[in-house]
Amino acid sequence: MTLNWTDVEKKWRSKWEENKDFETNPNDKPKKFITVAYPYPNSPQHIGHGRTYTLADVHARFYRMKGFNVLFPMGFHYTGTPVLGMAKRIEAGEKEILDGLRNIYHVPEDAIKTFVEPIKIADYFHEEIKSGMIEMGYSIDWRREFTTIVPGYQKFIEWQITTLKEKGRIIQGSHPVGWCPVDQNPVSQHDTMGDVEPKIDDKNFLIKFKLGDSIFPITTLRPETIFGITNLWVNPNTIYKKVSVDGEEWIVSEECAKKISFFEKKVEITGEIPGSEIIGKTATNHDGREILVLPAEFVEPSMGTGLVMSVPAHAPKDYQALRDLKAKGHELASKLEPIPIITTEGYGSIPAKEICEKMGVSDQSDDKLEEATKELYLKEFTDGKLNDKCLQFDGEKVQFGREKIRTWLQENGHLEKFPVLENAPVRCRCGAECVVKVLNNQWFLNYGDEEWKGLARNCLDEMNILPNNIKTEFVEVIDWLHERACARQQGLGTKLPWDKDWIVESLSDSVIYMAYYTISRFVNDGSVTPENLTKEFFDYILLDKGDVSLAVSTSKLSEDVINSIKKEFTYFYPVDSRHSGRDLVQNHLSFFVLNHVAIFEKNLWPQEIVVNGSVMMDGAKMSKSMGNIIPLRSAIKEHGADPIRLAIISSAELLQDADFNMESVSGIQSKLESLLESCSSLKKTEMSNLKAEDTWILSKTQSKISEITEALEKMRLREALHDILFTFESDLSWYAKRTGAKGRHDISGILHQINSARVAMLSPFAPHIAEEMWEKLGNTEMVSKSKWPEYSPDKVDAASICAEELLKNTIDDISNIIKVTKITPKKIVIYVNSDETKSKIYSKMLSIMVGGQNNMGVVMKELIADPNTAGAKKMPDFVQKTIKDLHSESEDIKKMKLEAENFDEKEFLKSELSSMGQKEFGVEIKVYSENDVDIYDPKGKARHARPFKPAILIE
RNA sequence: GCGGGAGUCGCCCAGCCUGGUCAAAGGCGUAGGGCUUAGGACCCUAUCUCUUAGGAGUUCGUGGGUUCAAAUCCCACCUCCCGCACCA
Repeated sequence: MTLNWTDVEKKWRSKWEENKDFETNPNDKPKKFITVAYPYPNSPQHIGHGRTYTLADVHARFYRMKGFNVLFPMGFHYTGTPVLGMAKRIEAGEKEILDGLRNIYHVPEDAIKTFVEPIKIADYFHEEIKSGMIEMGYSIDWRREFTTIVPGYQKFIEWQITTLKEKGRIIQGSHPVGWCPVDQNPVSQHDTMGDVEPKIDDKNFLIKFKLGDSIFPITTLRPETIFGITNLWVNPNTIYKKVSVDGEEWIVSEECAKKISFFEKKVEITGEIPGSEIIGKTATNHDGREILVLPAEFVEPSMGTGLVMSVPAHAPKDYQALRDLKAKGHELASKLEPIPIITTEGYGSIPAKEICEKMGVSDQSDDKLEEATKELYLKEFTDGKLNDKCLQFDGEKVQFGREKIRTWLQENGHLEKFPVLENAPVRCRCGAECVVKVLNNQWFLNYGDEEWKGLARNCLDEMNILPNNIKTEFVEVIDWLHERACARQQGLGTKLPWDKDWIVESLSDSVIYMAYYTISRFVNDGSVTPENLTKEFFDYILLDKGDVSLAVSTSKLSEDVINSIKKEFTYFYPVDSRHSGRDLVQNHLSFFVLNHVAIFEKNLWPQEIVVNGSVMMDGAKMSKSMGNIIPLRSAIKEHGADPIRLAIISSAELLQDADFNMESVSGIQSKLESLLESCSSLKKTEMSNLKAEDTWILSKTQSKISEITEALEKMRLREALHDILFTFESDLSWYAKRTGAKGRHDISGILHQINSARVAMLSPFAPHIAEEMWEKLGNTEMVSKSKWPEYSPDKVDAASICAEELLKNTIDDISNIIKVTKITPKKIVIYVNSDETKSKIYSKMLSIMVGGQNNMGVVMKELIADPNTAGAKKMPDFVQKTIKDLHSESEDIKKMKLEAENFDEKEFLKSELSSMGQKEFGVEIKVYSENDVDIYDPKGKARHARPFKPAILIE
């Protein structure tokens, strides 16, 4: 059968739409509010994006069938800078990006033409992504859709950020950013050539020495080494500048002067001085010590200030440079000796000397010095301890002492921050080389605040995090989170209400917006305009602050409207489940928690977070450059939405990276098609006169329902889907074997019943094809509106499960014997236990062992203690073997056996084994009881029979 | 460095949370058989070692420990992967 997936999917999508099935308003039913992080529309969505949304949609559809009033909304995140960069590149006619748009994303030419305007890019991909979501069959309430730059949303964000500020969560301070001196703008990854993220090293500092009346600053990553300083280095070939910095006179390289000018300082070059002139002078240390300035050619004017301090005991370069001078007979240098300040296991008193000698460094231009420096730096950082030269820091480990010395120097005015670009040179798209700029008026969310963190931890403790093992990661993130810039100077978004130069940063305007879904419906249908959305309005609706009359008077809305919005919010909030990719744990998801606890009362804090891994394509990471991105919509066109949904879900458990490949899609496709075919042939019929295998398969169906439901509740979708699609199959094939052996033709009704449950459970995963199957099964209502199959324990027939188990095991045993003995059976005889004592002991043992007890001694003791089973004493061999039998059986089966006490092995095997035996082994199978009078037992096997373990004779 | 995750029978991968159902699911590969003129697709069977009666032995990165019982819990070690920010 070849199925036209597109047609089937269209058919059912339009029915859902007609019936407004996914438009959710408050009602009397319990609710679930399920949300996913909205997309940033700068490209079409691919399979990878599809994963999070599909998981959430399955979740939503599942709860809908479970009887909840489920709200699943969607918005679009326009906030941010990427489309700005794209527009620039498109305007500049960059081939790379245009090729990508044309060949990978297949954007029509006339659309590309409009892309010089950033919003047009977002608009285009917004529609593209939305169409994809609809085609995937996501059960979204589109009436609530918005973008983050519409006026209503902006009102909401203004309220949010104002509320945070009022609550003291926002502070101002200085912050270094990557900066383009030509564009006068901060640069991010999207603004640079080669898409490199400018990395800023904020742990770099300069230490101020005095040289006469001037400040003589040197930069270092190792402030603790000031105690081991012997001299300073300047490059004799460099002309240094005299610079006035905030009124102080500094001597630095020209390159350094330029850098400092971006640090929000007043910088003016007042003169110059050749390096050679400084050599031989002395500068004063933080403690007033006189330090000699010496020449060294390794000093690069472009690094730091162009001046270097010398710590020959611990810095290989310094050691070597000093040695070189001494070798040349430099008079002043010859008096200097290294001052060790760190002791490190494995090294003697002057580690730099040791490592230079060990590596055979020839002079200060030797390349080996880099390696030596690296090795020693790391070793001293991790293992080193400061010694008594370091005053009050004596005995500190380097990694902790360094921090303390840094603060100490800073407090005494000897130290200033000197952030540098770690991965320099970084070039802006305009061609200019980027610098570090310190912004003094940056706004921060003070995530470092302990009281705030406490609230967040509180929330996490009570939240359901799926999968649970990622909870520790959240705890860690909350721990190390600190101030975070919440405003930017460029990009789309909402202006800071109190400082219009700034735009609320994109990760800060996307943290509590789920609340806005409950309002956007009213904005979208025109009953509310953005102007109505005043601070008092939001306060009343969202925080229950103030009263309705205040909200009415400022918003100019009627009390009725306000109350229905409030009812809507109160009904749907809090968020019951938030879905997102694992890459957002460190930022969005954590901020989501932090902002909720900062703004809302405890009863409105989020209930659950579901985190999923990413999607790989044929085992490789998806990337534009690899060209292995498959846009979701073209995949749907080719394979159908449902096969893709299933392929994404079935390939990995939640947190794992899912490997997507086309083979699995087509495998699933044919699986679904054959299921559809079998549904078409089944009829709903009255079932009477159930046979053993019928009660068995119906019982099995019940336990499957229970397992699948539980898996879904814990979002173990892969497992659930696997059970629906495949595990069912193995039971069904046993059933087919059994009915086939009997030549039965009356099983359509039973299969109809089983497949109805299966299709219903499949429907959240593969909604379109499940509707089709449901229809073929003869239903007139839609499956998406049907009730989730309910597990009814009373429909589980323990005896039939034990019976089939016995049958399977017996057949297995027979095959096993045949295999080992290699005999061709002419006659097979089965002897069933009929000894009352053995049966009694067996059931007693079951009750003992059901809790997990399987110690021979304990079991025996209990058996003997009971007069009914005291006979066990005389048959330790039987007890031993039975323990083994039961030991290898599942807890479930043991319980079932206990329940099915009156099960008659002989009668069952007699009636069921013959058909199966004929089919499997081609011979007749005779069944006797151990104590039958007419027994045929030439080899005396019968006495070995145990309950549920008949003895076997093969001739 | 800080943090997170992983190491399973030729390969991929499930099981580990909640110890006993585990010689360990499933898929691929390989071997044999069926179907076919043949091949492909498909179906069946086998696939740690030994075993002429349903059995036994040795396995889940390495080494210890807890337990009547460990792939599963605890400790140490080795190896590999990912994130470290103002970017959506």
